[in-house]
Amino acid sequence: FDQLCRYAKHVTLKRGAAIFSKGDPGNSLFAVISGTVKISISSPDGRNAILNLIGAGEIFGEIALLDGSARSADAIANTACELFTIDRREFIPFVRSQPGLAMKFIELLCTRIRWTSDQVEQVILQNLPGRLASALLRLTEKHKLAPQGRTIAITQQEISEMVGMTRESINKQLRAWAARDWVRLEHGAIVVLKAEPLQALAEAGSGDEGE
Amino acid sequence: FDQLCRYAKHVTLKRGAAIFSKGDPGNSLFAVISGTVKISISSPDGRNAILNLIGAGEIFGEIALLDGSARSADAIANTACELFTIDRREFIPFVRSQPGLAMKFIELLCTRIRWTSDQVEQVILQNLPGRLASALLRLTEKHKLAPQGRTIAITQQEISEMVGMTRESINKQLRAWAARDWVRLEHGAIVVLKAEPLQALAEAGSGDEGE
DNA sequence: ATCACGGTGTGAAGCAACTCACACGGGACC
DNA sequence: GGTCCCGTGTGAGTTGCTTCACACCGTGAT
Repeated sequence: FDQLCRYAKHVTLKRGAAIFSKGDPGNSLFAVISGTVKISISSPDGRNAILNLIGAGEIFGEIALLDGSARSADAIANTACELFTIDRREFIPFVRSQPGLAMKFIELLCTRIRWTSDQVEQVILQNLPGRLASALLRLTEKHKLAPQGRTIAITQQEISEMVGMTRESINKQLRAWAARDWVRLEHGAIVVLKAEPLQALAEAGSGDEGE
Repeated sequence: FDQLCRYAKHVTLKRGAAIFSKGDPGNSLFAVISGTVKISISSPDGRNAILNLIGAGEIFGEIALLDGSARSADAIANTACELFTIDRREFIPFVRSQPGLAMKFIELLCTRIRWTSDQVEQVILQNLPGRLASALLRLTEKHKLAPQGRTIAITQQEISEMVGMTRESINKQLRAWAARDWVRLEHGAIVVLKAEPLQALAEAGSGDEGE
């Protein structure tokens, strides 16, 4: 699996740099060494939706590479990044030579589908508290840190674009939770202090805020 | 590809029959011979979200089968159905014996991701008219009938669950379009008469209804 | 040091979509 | 032919979230 790196090119990017855009031909695969990459889609009127955040050790850009179609979203360096790139020309023969690798990619794609389906489920079925709770939990799970005191490095603007609501609404909800010590808000980060009540909200169809 | 059918069992189902439920172990793959299957998720308070509708000639249930995890959604016979089933025990060795087949599944998974990502994009970025237009166009595209006079056999309740809005709202929007002869409404079906204005609405970030 | 900017915090007003309530029509089954 | 049920059609009132408008506070650049 690591042998892919032999064929890979090393790239460094500044925060905000575009890696690829929706509609581009998808001729390469990327792996994140450090930093995070934002996979998003923007609408003509300026709003945009974040589909995923890719952190160190993860791969992205595989869909267009594997099925040969155009990029279905934009990829932007969310922080300064180091990446590996591998080109389609070197990648395809490599996969053929390593039969087990195809299975690895199948698992990766399944993970992506589950992630994206979860997002659909939340956005359709849940209201603000439920969606936000789900999003926070999914993010802590991805980072897989210690069970208590999980810190998520993300701005409120970004979270709002992941759950599809405005920053203001997100902020008000987070403040309400902060008042109950379920979360702590820092500059550009959110710390989940108590996962249980959030879990309860995420599982209830529409989160009710009782008192 | 068709050789899979040798190992397959033939099943017939009545409308409304549950095929599998979220959380079940995913030990089998299904192919639809006739009828349609609804892939959906339901929330505790009775609302539910339709993730996909699988028609004749299509496959479903592949995600849990391929990655060995639990089913991530429910599958229900949306009409009376004939299905083929293949069990994991027979499927896995079969894939290993046919190296090209893995690539086919990779393409299938990529198609699913694109479909689901589109859904996220619409639900987050677009308002009712835009979402509904996108959903109708995606459905006509799937059915791939003649360019004019495309009939979609679907109830308004179902469409509302695909786009994540109430039946009432959907109905009102459809009526408005029917008044302009963009669509025709039948019992349990929608006919798209003019795709162009819908396309325009689907592409605009938030659909404006001018007059 | 101070300026600018990105991220956060907060209230008032508006509106799109929801909820609720009910009426109609067609198809299936008796 | 009647009756039940599902799908459709429609209006009045409510609400959750948005929009808009600002103020505050770090942090990095000049």
